[in-house]
Amino acid sequence: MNSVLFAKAIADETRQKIMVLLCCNWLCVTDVVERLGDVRQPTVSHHLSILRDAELVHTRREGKQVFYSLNQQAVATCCGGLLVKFAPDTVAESNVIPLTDIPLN
Amino acid sequence: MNSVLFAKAIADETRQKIMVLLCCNWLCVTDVVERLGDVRQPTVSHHLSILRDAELVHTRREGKQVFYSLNQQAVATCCGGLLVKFAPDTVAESNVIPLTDIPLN
DNA sequence: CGTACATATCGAAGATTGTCTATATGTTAA
DNA sequence: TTAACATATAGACAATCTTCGATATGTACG
Repeated sequence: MNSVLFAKAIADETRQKIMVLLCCNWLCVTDVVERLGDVRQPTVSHHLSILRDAELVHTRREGKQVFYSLNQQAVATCCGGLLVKFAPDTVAESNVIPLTDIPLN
Repeated sequence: MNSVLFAKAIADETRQKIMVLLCCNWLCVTDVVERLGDVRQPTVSHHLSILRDAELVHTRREGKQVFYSLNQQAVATCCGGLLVKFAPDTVAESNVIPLTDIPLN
């Protein structure tokens, strides 16, 4: 996933609040609307569609409701991409203990 | 640094191109303008000021010129913050080999 | 079927952002 | 001090984004 698209997807306060709500949690749209408290349902649907397009959420329909949860693996992959691109020195191999250097008895 | 501010700061194609140019490199504004090729100097200055406000670049004046370079440590810290906030399961302690488990001979 | 409920889409208003030209500010050297 | 150069700021414009109310679509149940 393109790092500009990822950044744009998470570059909004409301969207990040939604992401926190969906972290380790399956919530339907109405639940998210309730927990945010100050954002209307179409707005939440809109943000969810942006997160869905960026593949940052999992989706599951259950009857009338659609449940969402955060795709932590995707977030981790994107953050890793940012690190490699913009902080290579902090992830250089020399900062890692090679497996071969660990005596396994 | 606030994760929304960080995301906004890097949520632009031109800005990310500038960040790549400044990664491991001190360049003055004119250099950046030249290497981008399709962006005017005031635009570059504008983007640099956004990166500076977000503390994502180091700055050094040398005579008439102002040199910039990417603050990799800040980027790494912000990415770490994103990981903790939005991908906690991928950075859980259980995914790390505790130092005490590594026999040091 | 028709009703009720959940979610998505549409269209518009207002805010924010990216880019430009023009110009101001800062720095060096003649 | 003045000229030349480097960078920053101001103001304008277009594009994009966030939000909303209204409404369409999808689903379950009498």
